[in-house]
Amino acid sequence: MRMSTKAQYAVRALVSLNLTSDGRPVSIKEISQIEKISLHYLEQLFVKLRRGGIVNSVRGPGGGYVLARSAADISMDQVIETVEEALMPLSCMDADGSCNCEAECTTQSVWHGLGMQIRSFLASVSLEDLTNDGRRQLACRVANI
Amino acid sequence: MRMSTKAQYAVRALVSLNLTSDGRPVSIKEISQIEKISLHYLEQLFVKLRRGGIVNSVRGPGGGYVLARSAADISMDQVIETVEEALMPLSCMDADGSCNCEAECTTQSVWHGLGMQIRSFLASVSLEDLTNDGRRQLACRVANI
DNA sequence: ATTATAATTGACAGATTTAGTCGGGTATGA
DNA sequence: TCATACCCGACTAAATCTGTCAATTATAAT
Repeated sequence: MRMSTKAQYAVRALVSLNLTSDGRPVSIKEISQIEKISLHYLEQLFVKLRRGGIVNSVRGPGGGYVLARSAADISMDQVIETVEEALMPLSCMDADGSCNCEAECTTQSVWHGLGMQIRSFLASVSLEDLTNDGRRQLACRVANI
Repeated sequence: MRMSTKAQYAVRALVSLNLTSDGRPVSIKEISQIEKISLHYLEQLFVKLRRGGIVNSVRGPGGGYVLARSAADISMDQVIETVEEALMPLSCMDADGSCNCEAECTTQSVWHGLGMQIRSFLASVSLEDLTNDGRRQLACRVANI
């Protein structure tokens, strides 16, 4: 059971975007420098995020990305489902992908239940929550050093 | 976010073991045939399960594996943590594994929170619960066909 | 003791995923 | 028109996962 670094990167990038932006577009070059994530890799992530309706792009000089809607309306499950294919895929172990209901279905109820749990938890965390965490942490770091 | 098939296999195998056993040891050969999981792969899983105190092994003819304790006292989080290393590992992206608290910590609270959710959900499901599901399903299948 | 059974161990191969690169585009605003 | 910034697709090296194979060791029944 693990969360892909892709999803972790996407979340970090969005927090960074929200922290940096004051309404103006933020270039992924900036985010790349702040978060120390490869520029090209970020581009790939933001293509998905844009197609998923999480961010909007602004082209041309001074362009970049902006959140497509309020940070409070962006939940983590949306973000993760956008950059990954599925939040909680199950391997049914059949060549054709269908479920043969012999043995594995016995335990599928657990995995489905778990998937629901994960989904609902991630749905309860908004980008705004994380950004506030980030702001608080930033303030602490500044105060300490 | 995905559950490894290793974990899924382990859970299925234990349900199968509990369904088949009437107190006597069950060989993984049997389980392998029932669940159609490679014998040798099962061996690997059961080594971990034995070391983790989930099952006990009985050597020699008529030997096999038995549950180390009551099915009601075996929860899914214990099983999964036994066959995998960690239930919810976080990549801190540092070579030495330490957390440098620059950028990624901003979002770590989410992952930790998620990990707790997953853990507590899996802790609430016992092997006995799943075995009962299995029994019910078996009865239905027999009735239908 | 012999033999059959079963667990133990380690090496290994194939498939899949991941993280990241590269080289070209194309649209936009100053 | 020109620099900026996004867009696209192919490609790869490394890591991880899944599953197999072979050989060995331990146990109990006969």
